[in-house]
Amino acid sequence: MLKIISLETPANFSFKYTVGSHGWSDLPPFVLDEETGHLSYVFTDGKSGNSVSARISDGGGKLDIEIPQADFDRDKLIADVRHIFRLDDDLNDFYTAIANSNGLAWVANANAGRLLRSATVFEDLVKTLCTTNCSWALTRKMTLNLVEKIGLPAADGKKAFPTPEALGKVSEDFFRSEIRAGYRSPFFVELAESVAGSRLDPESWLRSELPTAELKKEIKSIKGIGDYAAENLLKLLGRYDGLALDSWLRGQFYKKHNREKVCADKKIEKHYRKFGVWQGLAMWCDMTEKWFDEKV
DNA sequence: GCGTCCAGGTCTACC
DNA sequence: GGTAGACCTGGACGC
Repeated sequence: MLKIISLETPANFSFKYTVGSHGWSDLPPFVLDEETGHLSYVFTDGKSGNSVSARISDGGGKLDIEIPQADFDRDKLIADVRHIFRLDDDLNDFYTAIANSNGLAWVANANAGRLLRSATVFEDLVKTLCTTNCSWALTRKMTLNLVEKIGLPAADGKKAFPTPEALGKVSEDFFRSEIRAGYRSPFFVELAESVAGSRLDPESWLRSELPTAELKKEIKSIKGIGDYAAENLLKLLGRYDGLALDSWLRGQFYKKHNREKVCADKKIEKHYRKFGVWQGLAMWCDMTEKWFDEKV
């Protein structure tokens, strides 16, 4: 039985700009239908622990969530959707911070700035680890392997992202040979075992009152997570003090603001410092402005 | 088809 | 604190 839940969105919410905000909609268990614009995702049900496949679409002032089954934890599903689409994020301060920057005027006009995230911080952490030191194609392959080979299937066969418990049972050899994680394999094993064994609780970072620098230090204590990965995850936690510089972002900055010449990171940091705690989001929007002409 | 080179971010050892 | 080399995969390239 098909069930549809409608969820009201904030006035300054854009489905298109949230789904296309970065590469996450390209990574399983997200599936973006390029023709219809529908975004699919496989949730973990709060009651049974089973996987629940859902399709989410833009309802104009609301999100329409289609679930192909009747029995599921409605409150958990809604909480997950609110988290994924950042419906409770207040971006008014961000729009104020960039109001006098001509190059970023489009952001508030388009209601952009919400960065899509996964249903759990653990999933975002693992995916971020999959983005380190490799091409996007390899990131996608590792994520696909994790979902297809360890994820729990929903009734329609689509699979959810594996839980920490499921990942914690996987050997380092399996990560190498089946997931193609290479040298990251022992990092995945250690991370999954820490979370499954309750020695590490990534979800608690959402509520953490630690200053960002302290929280970053804690995140960086995880093997395989360096400056870029920690700052990228912090952005998904709603903290934008860091730029999360990687080779792509640096390259885009050189093109747009430095006459295609390489420069030190300090120059990039100086360029965005005026945006204060919003500098990471300001830079990301600045570098991805053209995406929406080309991609969406 | 095979071998070589390179890009990508982090870790460790060393200065 | 800064730097060099290793880690591993996949793509590009030359033969």
